[in-house]
Amino acid sequence: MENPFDDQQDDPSAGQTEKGRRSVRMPPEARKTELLTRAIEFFSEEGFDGGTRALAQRIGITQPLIYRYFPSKEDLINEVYSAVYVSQWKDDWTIRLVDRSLPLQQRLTEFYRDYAHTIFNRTWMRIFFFAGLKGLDINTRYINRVISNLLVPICIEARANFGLPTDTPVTPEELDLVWLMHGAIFYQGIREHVYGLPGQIDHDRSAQVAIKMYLGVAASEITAAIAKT
Amino acid sequence: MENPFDDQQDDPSAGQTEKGRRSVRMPPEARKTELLTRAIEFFSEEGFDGGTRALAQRIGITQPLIYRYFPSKEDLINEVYSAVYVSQWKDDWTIRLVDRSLPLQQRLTEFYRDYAHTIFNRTWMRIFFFAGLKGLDINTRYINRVISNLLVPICIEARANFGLPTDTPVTPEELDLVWLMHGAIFYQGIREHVYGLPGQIDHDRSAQVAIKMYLGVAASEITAAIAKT
DNA sequence: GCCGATATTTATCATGTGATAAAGAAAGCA
DNA sequence: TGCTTTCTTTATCACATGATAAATATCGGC
Repeated sequence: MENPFDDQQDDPSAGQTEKGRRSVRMPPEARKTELLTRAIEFFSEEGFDGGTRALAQRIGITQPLIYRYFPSKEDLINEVYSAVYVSQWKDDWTIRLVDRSLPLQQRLTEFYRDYAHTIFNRTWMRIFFFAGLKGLDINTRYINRVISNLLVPICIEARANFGLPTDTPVTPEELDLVWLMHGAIFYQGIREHVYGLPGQIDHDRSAQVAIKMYLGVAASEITAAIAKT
Repeated sequence: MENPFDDQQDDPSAGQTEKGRRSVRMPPEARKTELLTRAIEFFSEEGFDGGTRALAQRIGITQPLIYRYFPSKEDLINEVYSAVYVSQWKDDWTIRLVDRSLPLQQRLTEFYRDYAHTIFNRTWMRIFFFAGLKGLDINTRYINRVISNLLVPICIEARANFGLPTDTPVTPEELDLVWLMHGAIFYQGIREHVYGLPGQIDHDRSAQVAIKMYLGVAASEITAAIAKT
């Protein structure tokens, strides 16, 4: 250091919290959890090309400390994926979607209320698209799970709802139809959290309308789709 | 060089086309056009963090040559934006949307057919989301143009179509309703080109269904929206 | 209050990045 | 042919990146 009165000037080579203040010593588990939490937040803003130094500075630690808890940046990113994608999935969604003791419209409304509550936030949405653009298979796997655990069941429930036979396999047309509803709802999240449009959206209400739209055309569209096979 | 028999080994510091083969000399205009075209392609795959060396190698030139045609990487990227966003917009879209000599459903169908044809490709979609995630204002400006030149006009046409008064301003609820249709259609492009789902989608047919869904609920929803004000 | 264990930092490396300056090579023209 | 122009490459810089090794500071147990 050239300047001993260096209390405002920033040392450019240093990456610690603030003016070289040492960060508090923490038990490994807590530190790792904090690191992962902040990493999710960080990468969702900066993308996965965000630097480890910037991440460390944001947490208030030095960059090499990251490598005590994660062998490599890639490992850290993988744990981020897992925390966002895997651990937030609820098998309960599928179970309740196919519970015919309730009317379909109510099941869809309640499902999309909960689903939107889980994924309609800046962090989830952005991580999802950063990963999607990278073409990572974790993304593909997630979407396949959406299809098989949510969309296909909805197709079948729709058939049952309109008194149509449920023994033949779901057609691509039926799946595309559910994708339209699903996309309409999902796109509300994109508008708000990826585009960053300020306008406040009433997601619950929008989802309800999208469901109404779907159910409005479903009977005839599904009938036509089945007939075509 | 340590090895004079170096015809297979790659010089790690070199970034030219293939084993030092000099690229053909080109007139500046043609070279700049080629560079921009390949840059669009390149950045749409790699994101804007893609390196200039990788780009140069892909084109078959050396990295510094880029800087003869673009002052900086940022300038190059800005020209990419402009080529993708600005120059592909058609004012004709708005004009034909509000041409009441044709039925609304037909206008919407024809518009979305053309719109999808323009933006439903890997390059456009990916550049759009890369830019969107960066929070660039060019993206915000594009979306504002979508709202004011496409969605708001559609709202007004919908009112006229159902014999509702068109003198009061479009309500947020009406706009959200069009966003649902628009999102449902746009999401088909996301499915195909951002998620990279292989399944072939019949975009024209899907758009038609989405339009039908919208028009199916529009009358009652818009009436309710206007009444609430 | 000392001491071993370990959480955290400092210092550093190899590599990759955007960018610049100077050398080289192909074209046009006398 | 020789000369000038300019398109293209080689060489290089300053800086940022992911990662490692060694030094340092803090904690718990005695």
